[in-house]
Amino acid sequence: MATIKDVARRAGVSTATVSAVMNDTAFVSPELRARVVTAIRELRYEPSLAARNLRRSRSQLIALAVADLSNPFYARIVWSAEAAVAAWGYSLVLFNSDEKPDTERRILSRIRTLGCDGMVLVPVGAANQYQPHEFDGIATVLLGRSIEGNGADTVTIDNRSAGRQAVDYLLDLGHRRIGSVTGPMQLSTSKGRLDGMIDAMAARGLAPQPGHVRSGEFREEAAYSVARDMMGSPDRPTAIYVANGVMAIGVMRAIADLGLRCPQDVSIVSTDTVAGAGGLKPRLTRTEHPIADMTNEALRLLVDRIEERGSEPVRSIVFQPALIVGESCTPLRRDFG
Amino acid sequence: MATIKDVARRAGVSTATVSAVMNDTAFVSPELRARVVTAIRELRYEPSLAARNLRRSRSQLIALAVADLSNPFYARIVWSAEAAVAAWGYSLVLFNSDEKPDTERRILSRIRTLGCDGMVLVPVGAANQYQPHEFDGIATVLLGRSIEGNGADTVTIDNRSAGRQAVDYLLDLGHRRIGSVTGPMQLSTSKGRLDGMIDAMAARGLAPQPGHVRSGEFREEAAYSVARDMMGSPDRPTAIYVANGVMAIGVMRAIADLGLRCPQDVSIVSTDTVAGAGGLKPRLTRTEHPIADMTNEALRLLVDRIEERGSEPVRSIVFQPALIVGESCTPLRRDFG
DNA sequence: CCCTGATAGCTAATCGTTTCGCTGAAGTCT
DNA sequence: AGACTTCAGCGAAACGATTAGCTATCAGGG
Repeated sequence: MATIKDVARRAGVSTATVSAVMNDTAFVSPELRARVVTAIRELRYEPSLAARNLRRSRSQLIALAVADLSNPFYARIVWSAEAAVAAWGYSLVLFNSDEKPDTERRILSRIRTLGCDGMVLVPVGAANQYQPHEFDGIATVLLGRSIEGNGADTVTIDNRSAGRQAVDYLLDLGHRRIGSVTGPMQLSTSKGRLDGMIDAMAARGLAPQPGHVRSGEFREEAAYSVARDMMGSPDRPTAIYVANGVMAIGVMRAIADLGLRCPQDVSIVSTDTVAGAGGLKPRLTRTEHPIADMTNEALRLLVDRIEERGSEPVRSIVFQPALIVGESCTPLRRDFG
Repeated sequence: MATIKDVARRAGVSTATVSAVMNDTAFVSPELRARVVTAIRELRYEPSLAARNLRRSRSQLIALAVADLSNPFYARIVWSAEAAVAAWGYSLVLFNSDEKPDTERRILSRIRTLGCDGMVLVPVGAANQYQPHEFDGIATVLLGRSIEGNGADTVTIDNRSAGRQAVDYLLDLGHRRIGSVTGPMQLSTSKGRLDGMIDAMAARGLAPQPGHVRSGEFREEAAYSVARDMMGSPDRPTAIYVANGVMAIGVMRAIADLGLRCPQDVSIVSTDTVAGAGGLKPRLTRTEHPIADMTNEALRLLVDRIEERGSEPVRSIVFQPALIVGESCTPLRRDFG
């Protein structure tokens, strides 16, 4: 690879001038500029980011660490994030913590070593696993999940509202025995969605039966076994609120394997759904997150932090989910009620 | 951030010794080593990759440029690749060319500037768009699609076999009027799959009718409109081979919107399917690619190239697809034949 | 005609590592 | 005892860019 010295020698100028031309950082006479540009082209010169970054102490890298790359929800975040990062002139370094706090710890250290200018983190594990100043020294935006008391900007969705909307819909259809398959309780997302469900039922003087709320990992298999267990019993719920899209697939499979039909025998509402499932039957009724908007906003905040050295107050942005009606619910038939 | 000099000063040794301890690159007496290790811990020293890479001319970065991040197929590649890259001690820089040759060109230049040690590329566009030595100077593995005459290692699947297996299955069920919804013809993948279909039919003295082979972008919407058009005509095929998972979703939606049922009215076989769709009805009959194996193999080849400076001959590895039978096909009813 | 001010472009220091080559103390052999 | 090895650890030169500060040129005013 040609270096800036080769270009300088060929153009008969100093390296400083080449640098000035590259970065448009000082006036260079048209004649010299032309010679430099020619030399750059002839030598196919591309500046070394390693050297530039060493000098500028910038890396042009933004890290994204998601909780589970196998989940289409995060795959969509990655998709949006790549586009946004590129649009801001950075490149995206991708990490998958796989819901494991230990892996996440290694990733954070790696991000530091790489000298990433900033990171978007979907945190794994409970809030108390983080030091109070865990993210000092590197611009950070937390996405989707929040950590109390950590001075990082946060972009989340209103999970409580998602749970409330979903269960309100089921209640409006006449369902009363409503169950839920939800994620791990130490995650703010799972907790929020369940709280929303409880809110909605409480508003009508109801509460979920203890055995009708089951939690497990945010994975299809976990949801399958939990749902199969819950729906096998005689006083099974007539409707289920499922806390995430991948789990909804597992729940539907469990129901089918038990010989039950959706929506005739069981109504299902989920929060989030997997991409592509829209083409198959029955279409899920679900609350949807504005993933692209959330991700873009997270990156806007991050780039803002990176480029403004000023320490503005911590910002926290909450997006609202929307209920999308599909075909996975029916009104409760009163003759059974 | 503490630098190596700070550590050296604090431990009362030279920077060379600190470096030796960090990299285990020379013998250091236990006593000095202990002092250095303590100093590192106390100062929370993390070496600057920018400086290290400048010196070593390595970046520890592997780039992955995929053709379409919105496609779950590539999302799964990203998932596998992140894990493999991390396992080899590198970090993953992710790019999405969005099937646009211009974007791909910018990405390649960016990868050079970043000084990535290697890249895995899902190339976009026809072979003639690349210079003969386009990839010189950076270790490259082409994944999924190949480019003739470019000296890069390649990992692909046998697309022709995929098409052949899929259509053979339909022929075995008695179907004769078989259509296909396939991708852009300039891509080796689309062409290979269609060739396989033609092979299979030719082996029984058949050939697809001209109007029954339609191509479009590898996207759900394109497949939807193409399928809707094809299936609207009276001599519509009794079975369709769809060249990719996302398109299969579009085709199924088109069929449903036309009031047809799958599999009763139309049988569908696809190559690849979207993750999660396995939980919904009807389960697709499809050929599957060993994505994780392919990706791991691509990274093994790449790391091999990066770390062995030797210029071994170009390697090309072809994986075999497997037919997975779902519920989206039925035997042709003879009374209509 | 000299002095001043403006400024295009150069020289050299710098960023934080790695690594070559050197020093000097200790050990080994005759 | 003297000469020769060995080798732990050090000093300083890279790596390839940016950039502060300097030099030299030129125009214009007195």
